[in-house]
Amino acid sequence: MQRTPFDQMPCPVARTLDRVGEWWSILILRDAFYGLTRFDQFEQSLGIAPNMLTRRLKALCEAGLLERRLYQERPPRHEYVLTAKGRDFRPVLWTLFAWGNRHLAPEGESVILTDPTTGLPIDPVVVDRRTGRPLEDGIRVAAGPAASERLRRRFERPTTI
Amino acid sequence: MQRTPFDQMPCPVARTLDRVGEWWSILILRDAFYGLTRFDQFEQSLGIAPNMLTRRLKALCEAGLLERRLYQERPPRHEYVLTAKGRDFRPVLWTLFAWGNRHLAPEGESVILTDPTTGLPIDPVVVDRRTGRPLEDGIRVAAGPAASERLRRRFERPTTI
DNA sequence: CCGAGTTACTTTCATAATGCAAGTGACTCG
DNA sequence: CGAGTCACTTGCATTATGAAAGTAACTCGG
Repeated sequence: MQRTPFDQMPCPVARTLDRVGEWWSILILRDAFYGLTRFDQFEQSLGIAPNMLTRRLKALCEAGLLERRLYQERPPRHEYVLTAKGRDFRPVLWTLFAWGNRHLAPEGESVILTDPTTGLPIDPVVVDRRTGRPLEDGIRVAAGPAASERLRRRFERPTTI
Repeated sequence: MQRTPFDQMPCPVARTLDRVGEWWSILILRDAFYGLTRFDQFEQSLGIAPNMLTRRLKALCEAGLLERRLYQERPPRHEYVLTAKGRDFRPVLWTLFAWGNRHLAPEGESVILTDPTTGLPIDPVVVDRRTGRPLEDGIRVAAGPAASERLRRRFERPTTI
């Protein structure tokens, strides 16, 4: 087994990366959000080799983020559309987008997020749903209801993220 | 050049993945947030091979997310600490964490985020800094100030993310 | 009916990334 | 003096990535 799998790790970050952590996967999802659905659309938009695209689309379908759907019978042609699980991945893209614009756009921002009604730029911030307050330094990682004894002990000592 | 580089793409998501998109990188960052700084701490926590760890730490330092710091003279020993740029990556980890817990914890959540003062669980949501409203369906991706003509044309047709 | 075009791939093969195992070097401590 | 700690490096096998070319099932224009 080459490339250590992360899906047996208890950490949800690790498990997520196990599904979308391969090269190209997240960019394919981005393009799916952009509205692309066809094989050749992804191929052209990304400049990805077709064999790589085949592998990634297959993996993303198996992970349940995309669905392969027949859109024409003869010849059989499929399109790839986001599932609910896939659509729920957008918050990750927003935060990746924001970080990239803050730190990797020395020549200025080439692409920005805007509000579809007002047209004003959007600056994504993560808050707690309950309190509405921005998450800050010192957010704790703690054992959850399904934690093993080992994990519980690991997180007895306060751990932040 | 094997593995297509993403850093010349205008999309900030692509550029971000160019820096942190390799296997292990984001888990190393996670552990850095957990407070780990030493080589052997990362090695044990992750179960990563030492040569891989060396490569990733080097890449993360070169990308400016970690800083290699001498903490003892003889023998020379270094620790790896997050830079401001690295610390700013936390929102991505929070959203990855939340997605993983929602979709990849069928046996229940093993690890959760909590408020350090109240101890209550935290549910990360992305909002717009200006309006405070949660980002929803239909957030637009538009050409920014530094966009080329080509890009500007690409995003004339409304594109959501 | 023939050839060009479209769409969605597969196959083959080179090269680079990942990872296991073992070794190294500079110390400290008993 | 030998064991232990810490932070790696080296050598080598295996797998992932990617470029190039080929395939298959159609449609459409002349």
